[in-house]
Amino acid sequence: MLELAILGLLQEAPMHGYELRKELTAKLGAIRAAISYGSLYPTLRRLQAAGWIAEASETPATVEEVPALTSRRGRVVYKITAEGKERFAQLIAQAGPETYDDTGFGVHFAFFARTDQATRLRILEGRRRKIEERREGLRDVLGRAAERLDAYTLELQRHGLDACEREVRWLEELIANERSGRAPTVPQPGTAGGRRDNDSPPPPGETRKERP
Amino acid sequence: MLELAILGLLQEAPMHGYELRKELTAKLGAIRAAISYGSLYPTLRRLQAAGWIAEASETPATVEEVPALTSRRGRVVYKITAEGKERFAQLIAQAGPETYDDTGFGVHFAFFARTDQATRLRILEGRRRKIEERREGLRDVLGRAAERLDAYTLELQRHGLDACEREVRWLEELIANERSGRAPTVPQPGTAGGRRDNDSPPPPGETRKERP
DNA sequence: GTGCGATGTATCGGTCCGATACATCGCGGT
DNA sequence: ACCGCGATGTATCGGACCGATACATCGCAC
Repeated sequence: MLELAILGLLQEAPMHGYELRKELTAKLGAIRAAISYGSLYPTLRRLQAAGWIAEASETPATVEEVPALTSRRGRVVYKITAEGKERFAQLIAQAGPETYDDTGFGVHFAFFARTDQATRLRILEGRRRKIEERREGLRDVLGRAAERLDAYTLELQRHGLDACEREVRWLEELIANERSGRAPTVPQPGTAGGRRDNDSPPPPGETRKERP
Repeated sequence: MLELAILGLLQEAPMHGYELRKELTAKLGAIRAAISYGSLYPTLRRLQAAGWIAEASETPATVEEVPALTSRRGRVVYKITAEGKERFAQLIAQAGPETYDDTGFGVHFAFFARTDQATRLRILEGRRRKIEERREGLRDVLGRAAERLDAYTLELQRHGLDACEREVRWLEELIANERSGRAPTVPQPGTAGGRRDNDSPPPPGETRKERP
């Protein structure tokens, strides 16, 4: 999962480890806390050894112009390679069982802008199936085994069940949007401007969504 | 976390590994998938080595009466020791940072029936604080960094933010209930018959449990 | 000039997962 | 009578990821 996330982020811009972690936290903040350096640095090494990423010399031109002002020494900036882009495309398209657990789905979803629609649909439906199964498991426990469990445990199950139902509804909406060829939500109608690098998802149609 | 969960479950009844996994799945199904045997068996070993649990001979009396009917051979049944109960009490009462992450909180909460009220309150408030921080982080990203992110990533953040707000509200309710000395929620006012069954936790009532 | 928080790279031990292997039991089908 | 097959049951191994820790520099305020 980390491999996929790093490859995806480096596709947007070259970065060093610390920066990568911050971007990762911003992009995946909704699904996981903060990636540990104890995972990040070894993974970067592994990706470099495999040839998916490479060190990029910082300040590519005009090397001697600003060293007195900001003499960056320690930082190691990585950029993705052509092989890395292939690897990313392969990882993002193939969906195994780990694609549908909480973290895996979150990472895939976070890079949906770089995923083709058929794959998006497949992943959303796979996730929905998985959550529906979890939901049924919780309903079973709440129905059949309720008297074996104490009030706190039951409350935990209820809260979990509620979250499942909510997520299924969310996924249904997203699936419907995908099928109709529209982009997700995009609730800011006036954000335009000369902003570069928009990387727009396939059909950048406007679909606003009211949120309570 | 696994250690705490195993100790807690064995306090209700002696069990073997397979059974432990099923009970664990039923009790913690709301917060995590299913515990892996690759974690379970080594942990059982570790707990046994530490003296927190011990093997319990199956079919304690009348050994020769039914061996032809069900000759259970392979199963290794564990029971908690007195030291194990102490260990559980210590683990359940002390709250470190890991107590407030998703899994840690879930496990602690699942054993709230065996936790004193002051600790319950402390854990609920700690969890609330942590979720509030995550919520603020998401709001920051959605507010300040929104134009840097694509529509899918934003949608992910919104869904996460929604889940945070919901959990904070849930925690508020639980905290209010704790302070008023009542058992947790039981939110169905119109649910078929007067099944109170409140297992009332604050007075350390018997958690009776029937095993086939 | 000095302390201090942010930036930055790196390692180590430990927990947990996923895949895999292997053996037995009870059951239905033929 | 035999066979397969799904549930039950114990166990290991490699790998992913985390949390703690160490260490060094930068820019800024006091």
